[in-house]
Amino acid sequence: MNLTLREELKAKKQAYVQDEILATAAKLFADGGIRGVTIDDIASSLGYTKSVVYYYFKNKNQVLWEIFTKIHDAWWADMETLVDTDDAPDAMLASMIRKHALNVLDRAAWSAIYFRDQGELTDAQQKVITKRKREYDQLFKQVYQKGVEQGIFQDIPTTLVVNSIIGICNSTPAWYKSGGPLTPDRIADYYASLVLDGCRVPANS
Amino acid sequence: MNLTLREELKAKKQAYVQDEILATAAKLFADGGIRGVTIDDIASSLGYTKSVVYYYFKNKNQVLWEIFTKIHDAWWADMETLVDTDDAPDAMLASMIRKHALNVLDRAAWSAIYFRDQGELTDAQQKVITKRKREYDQLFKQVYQKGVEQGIFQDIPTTLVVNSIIGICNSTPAWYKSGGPLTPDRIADYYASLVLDGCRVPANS
DNA sequence: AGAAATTCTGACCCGCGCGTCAATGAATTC
DNA sequence: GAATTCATTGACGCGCGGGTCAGAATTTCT
Repeated sequence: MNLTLREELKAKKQAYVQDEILATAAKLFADGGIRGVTIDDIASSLGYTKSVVYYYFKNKNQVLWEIFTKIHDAWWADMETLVDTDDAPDAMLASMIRKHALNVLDRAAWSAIYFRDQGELTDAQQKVITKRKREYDQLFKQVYQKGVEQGIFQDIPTTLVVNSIIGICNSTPAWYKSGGPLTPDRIADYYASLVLDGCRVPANS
Repeated sequence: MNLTLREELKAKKQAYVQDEILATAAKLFADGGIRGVTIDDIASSLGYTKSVVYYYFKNKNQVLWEIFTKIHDAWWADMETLVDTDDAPDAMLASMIRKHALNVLDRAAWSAIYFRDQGELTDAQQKVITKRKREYDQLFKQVYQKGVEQGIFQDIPTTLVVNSIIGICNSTPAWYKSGGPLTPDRIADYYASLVLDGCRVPANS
């Protein structure tokens, strides 16, 4: 009778273990490379057996794929809520940059994978991710374009601007060490101001 | 009698084939990942047999290592000659950014490997590369610091500035398609002006 | 031409990592 | 407490890629 209830509980448990596996997989993948990390590594790093991982995931590719979709979905949701405010383009772009930078640092391992290891996915999967990344970039581009039309941003190819933003933010995990004087917040602030100073139409002097 | 002459010729021939192998290896590595590309792939991509590659290189790691050292040496030489001029810090930084951006685009495959696949090297090799990268960054930092002292650059942590520069430039190959309206030169110019606008102390208004 | 060095070949070994499977142990349900 | 579902185990098959090796083909020197 509590059929559905039971399945619900089961699903919750499984989701928990899956998340656990994904988290350590991401950490290992990030600094061992996808192919450099075996399912055994992931499992034993959690005190499990390889088979356990295969009980919760179809194969290695699915583990990777979930990492991609989860991180993207989270970022996308964040960015969409930001775009929905009615701030001025410069303020909005600044908070988008800040948000993206913070997100990247917040889950550095996942980010590294997301931007570095797309090539390890299936061709079909790659297409999906490429499309989603384009949509994500599009959010930035629209805001920038709006700013150009309002005369507060220089008329630079949006591709260039947006890729610079993404490029700067994504490079952070490569050098950032927590514990230093540079907090994620300061870094994010700096990125935002760097880009905005470089884009804004100079006040007539 | 022409013993030394003969060895010289041999060396020259071998160097030629080695370069050939390195070039295609770099191309394949760049978009297949180091582990995703077999020695067979490299060889047959040149009409060779696997054994030929092993005749010219000790093992896969050596191929990779040569890619790292060659690209670094070239970049380092370029940057050192730039630093040796006595331009003002802002002009010098601008040309350094331009040069780096152009270098990255000029050998996109090599660059991608250099910045993405350091983890595939030996621990000892990684240390060497890390050190060399730091020295390279140091060239930028010194110029920036000089600019700060002369009051033409804002007093921002140099790490932040330099990593932004490197981050932007290195992200270019990820999206750049040759043949579009955006030439490498325009891109390099944009990067230079973006960073400089973001760093320069605003003229007193 | 014959010897010696150089380049190339193809078959082979070996370890490792993915993924499978039958079976066991642990919970839950009735 | 028997039955069913859920979770876990460990052994195994298998392909693939790195690297070796003995020797063949080719070039170079005398």
